Amino acid sequence: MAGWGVSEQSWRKGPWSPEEDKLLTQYVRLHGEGRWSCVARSSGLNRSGKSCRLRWVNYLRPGLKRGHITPQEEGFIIELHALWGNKWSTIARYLPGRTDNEIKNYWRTHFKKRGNSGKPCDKQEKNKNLRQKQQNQEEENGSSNSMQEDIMTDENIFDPTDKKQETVIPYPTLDNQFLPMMFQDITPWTSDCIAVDDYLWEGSLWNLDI
DNA sequence: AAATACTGCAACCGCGTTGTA
DNA sequence: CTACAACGCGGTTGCAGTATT
Repeated sequence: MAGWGVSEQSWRKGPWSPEEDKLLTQYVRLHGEGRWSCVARSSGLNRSGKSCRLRWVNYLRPGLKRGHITPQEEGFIIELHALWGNKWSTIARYLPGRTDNEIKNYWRTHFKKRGNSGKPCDKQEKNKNLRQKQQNQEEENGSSNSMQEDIMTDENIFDPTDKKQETVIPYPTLDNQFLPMMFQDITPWTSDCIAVDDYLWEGSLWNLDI
């Protein structure tokens, strides 16, 4: 499968220029989303349909939040990831204004490094502590055994992508009422996920916080 | 001040799914 | 029913900016 007409033409790749953004935005405003291969051909952009769609969805689409993930959103991400795993697009549906790509990146950079404590793992802080310990050990003429233990502990940080550890769920589950609380915060959603989906995609929530 | 390591994010790639002729 | 194109998703990569040594 060639996919999106990628094979027959050498499309432009790399970062989008403001001019390209403008062209794409104008085209989508005029013709609407979808038919991305047509967008690629008709808009004057020398970009693949795939690339156009990605740029629109992740960057140009109206209603996108640009900025830091709030603690509340972080809570959502944790909880929803515990529910669905790496279903980033599904998770993104429950975070208005956030894209799957954004959530995915956020997860990888912030949570992948977390230990079982569920607290952020500051690598540099850890290294500092490790060095401090090492110094203390050396000063106290301690054996290398405990040091080795520290290092082992360091490497045992939970990694959701590590299949060997996939049975370990370091996050709060639905049982502890975390998720219902968060849902209440945002909107009186029903427990019916399909209904929620519909509600979101009707555009109702895209207008929040804008 | 320079070199190196780390972080965050935008964008690409490959593959599975869906729609249509 | 089949083949093909369009689409969407998750994983991965590349790079610029920042922090640390």
